[in-house]
Amino acid sequence: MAVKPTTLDAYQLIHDGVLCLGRAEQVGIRVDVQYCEQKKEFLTKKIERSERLLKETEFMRDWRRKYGASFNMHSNQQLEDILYNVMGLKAAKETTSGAGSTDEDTLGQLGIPELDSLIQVRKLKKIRDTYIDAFLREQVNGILHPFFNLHTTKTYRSSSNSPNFQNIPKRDKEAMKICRRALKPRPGNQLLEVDFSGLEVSIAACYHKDKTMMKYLTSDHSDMHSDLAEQLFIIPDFDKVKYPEHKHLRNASKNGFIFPQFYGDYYGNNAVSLAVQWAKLGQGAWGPGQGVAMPGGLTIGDHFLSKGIRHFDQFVQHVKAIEEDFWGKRFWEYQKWKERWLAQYQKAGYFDLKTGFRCTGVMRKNEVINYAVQGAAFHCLLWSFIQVDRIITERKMQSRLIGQIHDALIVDVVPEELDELGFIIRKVTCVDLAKHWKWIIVPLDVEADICEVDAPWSEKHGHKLPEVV
DNA sequence: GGAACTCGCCAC
DNA sequence: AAACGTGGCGAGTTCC
Repeated sequence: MAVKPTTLDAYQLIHDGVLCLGRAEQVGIRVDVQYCEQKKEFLTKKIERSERLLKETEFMRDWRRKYGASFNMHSNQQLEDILYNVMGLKAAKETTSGAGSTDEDTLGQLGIPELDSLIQVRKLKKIRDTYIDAFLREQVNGILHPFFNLHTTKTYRSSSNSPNFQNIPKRDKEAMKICRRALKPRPGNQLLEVDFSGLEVSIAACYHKDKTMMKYLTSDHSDMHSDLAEQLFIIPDFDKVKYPEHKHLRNASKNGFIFPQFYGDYYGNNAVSLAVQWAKLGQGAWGPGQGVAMPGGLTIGDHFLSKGIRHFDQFVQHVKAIEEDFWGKRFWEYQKWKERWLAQYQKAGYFDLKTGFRCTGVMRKNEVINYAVQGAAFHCLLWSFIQVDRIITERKMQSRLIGQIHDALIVDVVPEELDELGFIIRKVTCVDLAKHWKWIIVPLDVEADICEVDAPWSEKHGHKLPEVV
C-alpha cells in the first residue's frame, strides 16, 4: 500500500476479516465433552461441600437470621447489607453506585475467615458456570464455534461470544489448567498460538515517534521496564537476570506503573498497586521486615527505609516525581503527541486511525489517546490473520486458523505443516505487514506457544518459530 | 417470564 | 482538576 490507508481500505480490511473469521468460526475448536462433564460434577461437589461447611458458621447463621428463606450466600447485595449495615464495618472501597464493595480485594481486607472461604467458592463457581458450563452448552458434536465480531466495539477491535474465546483464564494457574484442559486440537494435530510482543506499545510509537521510545524498541540492550524498576525501587545495581527478586520488581514496574500510565492512569493509583500488590507493603504496614524479599535476605521494607522512604505517603511523592520525569523528560515527545492528538480531536470532532478508520463522538481524554492505538494494533493482527488464511488456502494446506485474541492468532496445526506454517506466520507478521503499511516504523516481533500432538491447550509451551532470513 | 440493570471477574 | 482503555458474561435483582 503506497499511500495512507483510506476509508475504502478500512472497509476492505473488515470485509476480508469477516470472511476469514467466519471460516475460523466454521472450523471451530475441539472440546473434550467427557472431561467437561466430569469436571463440572467434580466442581459442583466441591462447591456444595464448601457451602455446607460455610452455612454452619456463626457468620452465616447471623446472615440467615436476617434474610430467612431468601438467604443466599452468593448475593452481594445481602452481603453488603450484612457487612456494612448490620455489622457496621467500613468498606475499603465503594462501587460506582456508592454501595460498599464486596469484591475479592475488599472482602480480603476485612480479615473474616468465612469471607476467604466465600471467595474460594466464588472462584470455583466462576470456572464452572462461565467456562466449563458454557463449553458444554455451546458445543456441537464436540466442537465449539466461538463468534468473532468486527462490528461491536468503539475502538474497531474485535469481540468474541458464545463462548467468549478471548477471556479464558490464563494467569491463575488453577483456573487456567481446569479451563484450557477442555480445549484440544483436532485428532493428530497441535494447537499453536502466535502473539505479537508488546504490540500496543509499538503501535503507539508509530503515532508519537518518541526518540527515547524508538530506542527502547529497536535496541536489544535497553529495557524500559528494568529502567523504571531501577527508578521506582531505587536499585542502582538492578539486574533482572542475576536476581529473581529484581525480576519480580521488573514485573511490578511493567504492570504496576508503565502499562497503567500508558492507559492514562496516575501516580496515586500506581503507588497503591506497587506497594500493596507488588511490594506487599500494606499502606499501614510500612517498615522493617515488611514486604517482599530482596537479594541478601532483607525485605523491601528494610530497603526503602535505608533509602529514606519511611512511610507510604513518602512513597506516593516518590512515584509522583517519577511520573513527572516519565512524561516530562524521558518520554516528552510521547507527551507532546498526546497533547497534539487531543487538541486535534477537540478541534475536528474526530480522529483517524493509522489504518484508515475514523472515530467520532464524545470521548474523554484517555479514550481519544487509547482508541487510536488499540484499534490499529488489532488491525495488525487482523491483516496478518487474513494473509495467513489466504496462504493456507492457496497452498491447500490442512492446518486451520481457529481463533484470535486481539494480538494473537490460534491455529489447529497438522504436525507435518508446522515448520512451513511457522515460516509463513513469521514472514507475514514480521516482514510483510510492515511492507504493506508504511506507517509501521518499529520492528514487530512475535512469540509462539504450542501443544504436543493431541494435547490440550493447558499444556502449551514455548515454541521457536523459524527465522526469516 | 423476559428485559434491563448492577456487580464481579475473566481476557487483552 | 482529575485520575486505567476495550470487551463478554454469570448471578442476583428489579421492574413490567
